[in-house]
Amino acid sequence: MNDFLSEIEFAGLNSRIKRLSDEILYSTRDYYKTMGLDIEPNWHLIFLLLEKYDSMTITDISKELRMSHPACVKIINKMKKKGYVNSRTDDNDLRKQLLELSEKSLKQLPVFREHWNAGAKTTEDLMENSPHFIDELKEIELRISEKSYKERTLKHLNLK
Amino acid sequence: MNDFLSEIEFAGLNSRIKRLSDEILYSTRDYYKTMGLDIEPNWHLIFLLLEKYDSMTITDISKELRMSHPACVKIINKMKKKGYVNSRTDDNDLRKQLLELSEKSLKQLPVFREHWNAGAKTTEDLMENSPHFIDELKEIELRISEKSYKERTLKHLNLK
DNA sequence: TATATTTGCGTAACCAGTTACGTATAATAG
DNA sequence: CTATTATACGTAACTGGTTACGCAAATATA
Repeated sequence: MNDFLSEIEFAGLNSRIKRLSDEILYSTRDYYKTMGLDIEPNWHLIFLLLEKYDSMTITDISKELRMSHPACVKIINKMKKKGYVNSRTDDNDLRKQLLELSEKSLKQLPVFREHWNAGAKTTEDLMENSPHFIDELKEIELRISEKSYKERTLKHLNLK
Repeated sequence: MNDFLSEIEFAGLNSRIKRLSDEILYSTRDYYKTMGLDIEPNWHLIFLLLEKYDSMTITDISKELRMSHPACVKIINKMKKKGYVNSRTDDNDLRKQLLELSEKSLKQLPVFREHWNAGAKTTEDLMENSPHFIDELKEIELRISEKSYKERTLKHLNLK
C-alpha cells in the first residue's frame, strides 16, 4: 500500500487512527441507510446504556461514555424527536431529566440487535490477524488517561 | 478502569477508536492554542505534503490523504485565509488550482517542526508498551480497504 | 468537428464532536 | 436563614469529516 500517512510513521499515526474511525463511522451509516434503519451510528451505545440502566440523566450518560454533555444533549434530542427516548423531570431534583427508552425502542430493539451483532462480527473479523490490538489499545487508553497528549507533548518540547 | 465501552467488547471497539482519535485531536488543538501557534491539527499533513511535492492540486491532496475533496477544499481555504498557502490556476488545465506553500509558511516551518516532532515523540511513547499496534493497525487498514465495513456487515447478516 | 463522458473543484446540507457561556436548582457554609 | 458554591443541562459557535449536486474545462468518441 502506497500511503503517505504510513510513510511518515509516528507523525501520521494520529491521522490513520482518525481515518479508520471515520471509515467505520461512515460505512456504518451507509449500512443503516441501505437496510432502512432509522437510526444513527452513535445512538447504538445510548440504546445499550438505557437498556441496561433503565433510566439515566444526561450527565450519567456523558460520564459513562466519556463524552461532553452537549454531545449527549444533541444525540438525545434527535432520539427524542424520532420517538426512541422519553424524558421526565426528576421530582427530587428539578434540574435532572430522567431518560428512558420508549415503547417504540423496546419494540425495535430485537431488530436493531441483529444488525449490531453483525457489526460486532465485522469488527471481530477485522481483528482476526491482530490478536494484540485490543489489549494494546487499552494500554494506550490507560496512558493517555494518566497524562494527556498535550501534557506529554509539552514535556517533550521542554526536554530539548 | 471501569469502562462501559470496554465491557461490551467488540460492540464498543469502534467508539473506543473514535474516542482515542478525538482525545488526541482536541488535546493537540489545545496544545497549539497554549503554545500560541496559529494552526489547526489537520493542517499538519498538508504542510508536509506541500513541502514534499512543492505544488499540488486539491485532487492530488485528497488522494494522498484518502480524504474527500470537499474536506481538502475547506482546509486549504482556511490555510489560504491565514496566508500559509498560495494558489494559481494551471495554464495547461484551467480547472486545476496549483497550491504551494507561501513565504510565511517556509519561514514558520522550522518552528512548527519542533512542535510536530514533540507530538511524534508523544505518539511514540504512548506506543511504548504496544509493540504490535502499528503493524496490526496496518493489517486492519488493509482488510477494510479490501472490503468495506458495510459490505462485511451485510455478509454477516445474511449468513444467519 | 460535434457530441458525449470524465475530471476538477466549489458549495450546500448534514452528522459528530468540542469549548465557552448562561441560567436555574440544589447543596453547603456562615 | 441567607449567601455562596456546585451541579445539571441547554445553547451558540467552532472544527472536522461526509454525501449530493452543479458547472466548467478537458478528454474521448462518433
